[in-house]
Amino acid sequence: MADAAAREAKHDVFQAVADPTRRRLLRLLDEGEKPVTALSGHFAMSRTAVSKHLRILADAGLVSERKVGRETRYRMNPDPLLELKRWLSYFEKYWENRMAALKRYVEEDEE
Amino acid sequence: MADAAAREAKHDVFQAVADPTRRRLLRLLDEGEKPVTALSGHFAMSRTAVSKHLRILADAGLVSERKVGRETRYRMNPDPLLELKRWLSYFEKYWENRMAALKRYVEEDEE
DNA sequence: TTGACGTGAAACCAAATGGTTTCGTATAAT
DNA sequence: ATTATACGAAACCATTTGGTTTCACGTCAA
Repeated sequence: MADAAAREAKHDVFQAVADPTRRRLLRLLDEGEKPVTALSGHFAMSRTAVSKHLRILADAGLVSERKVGRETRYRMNPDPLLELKRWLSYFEKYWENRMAALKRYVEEDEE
Repeated sequence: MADAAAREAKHDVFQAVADPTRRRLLRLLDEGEKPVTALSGHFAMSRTAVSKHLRILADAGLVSERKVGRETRYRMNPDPLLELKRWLSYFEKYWENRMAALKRYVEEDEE
């Protein structure tokens, strides 16, 4: 709890996820734990740059690090995305209405 | 279609929504169409600053403007949030699994 | 033990971001 | 006709961001 707050202190999820590189990183890590080099291979930028993106993701609590020998393995943690999900849910009604409208339209059409 | 692409050309939704001021603006506009001054009253910053945030939201397609007399009324458009929603849905499985796990736990408990 | 590998920290840089103040202009009110 | 209101554009500024290169350090391999 206080832990989660501490983890997310520096960067918030919205900002972390705003960058396309970081979104791709999350996708890659979704496949499983990976060391930095394995990740940076997918990008045009330097390994160091990727490393910095990973730090931002870590600050937002979206990834965790684990040292294994000389490599640092990064693992995804989806939890903070729930905040985003919750924020989005506020606007859910719009699509519900649209769905309802669409449904009505289809049903009228069936007559 | 080409319209939507043009609207969203300058700023993407992820970036637009990354700023807390802009998120609050969307909430306020969710209540209904509002002119700039009515909006900027809720913030510590200048009207001009709010105006610039509104432009960014407009560039992302999240708000539209309508001139009425000497005022410009802004209206929210939730459509681009669907992109965010879609991106998030990719990670839905994590929570589904969690829900499933919770469900199993509760069911076991019922025995 | 001597290298090669995997990495983060540091110093640096250009561009973007989020804010300000000042100004011009169109509309509304007196 | 004059004044007040609502606003965007422009110029400006400090800070943040996203990237680079260089360096030092621990770990694995020969």
